[in-house]
Amino acid sequence: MKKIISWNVASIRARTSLFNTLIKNEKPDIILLQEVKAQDHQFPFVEFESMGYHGYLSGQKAYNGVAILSLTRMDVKRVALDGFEDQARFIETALDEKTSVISVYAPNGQPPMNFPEDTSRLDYKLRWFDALVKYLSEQVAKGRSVILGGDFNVIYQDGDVYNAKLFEGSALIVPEVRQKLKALTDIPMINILREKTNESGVYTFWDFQGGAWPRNHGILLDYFFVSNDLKSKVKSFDILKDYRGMEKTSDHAPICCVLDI
DNA sequence: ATGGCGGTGGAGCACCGA
Repeated sequence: MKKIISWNVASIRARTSLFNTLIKNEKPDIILLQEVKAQDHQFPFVEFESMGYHGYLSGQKAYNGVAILSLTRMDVKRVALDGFEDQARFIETALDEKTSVISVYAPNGQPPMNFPEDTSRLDYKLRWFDALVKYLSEQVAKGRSVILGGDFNVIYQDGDVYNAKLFEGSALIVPEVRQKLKALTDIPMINILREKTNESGVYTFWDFQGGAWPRNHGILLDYFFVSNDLKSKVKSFDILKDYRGMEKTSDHAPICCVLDI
């Protein structure tokens, strides 16, 4: 049995205290991190080791950065999708000879505020997703088991955001982006949350601004997917909302699943 | 949905996030 947590921490260095609380309370076997915003020398490998975790990082200065922590030693298989080495948004480790664990931080894709007609970031996002879907398809076709978690930066249905009208035309919600998330399920990869429920108003992100948390102005952005062979192994899924309400928190809540593997 | 938050970098304020 493996308990796996995925969390967009919005800087690992700023989250030290709350992250220790999470580990102490939840005792996960594996942790997928996104937006760690750290390079190798800034990442707290030593602290994680003292808590019993091996750490694997695809790091970068100031932005992005994904990591995997594990109680058991793993081998790093891949630290970027081919052609997307410039932004640290993908890391894959091997749990055993057949099973991959992958942490992803999808590009946001919104244009810069001072250049709203610029589509280069959205283009990058769409191409990054194409590379992700292609890579996962190849791995599944080879018979690998895949456990994928992270921040996908897609509002898949109108009910996945507190007010879809406000996001019309944004890079989180446009049809081309929604189609990329659907392409993942077409591989097929199993969306663990949506196996459990199809209800609206389920969120994993609440903006720091505008009182989004107390008003429950949330967005569903974080997911776990597993390859079809692991579908029957899924025992539970939860959004650990409490952590969004704690001191010095991230704007994302951790998500948690238990797999009978 | 941005002035209003929170983080990084590098020492001011620009840039990024969603």
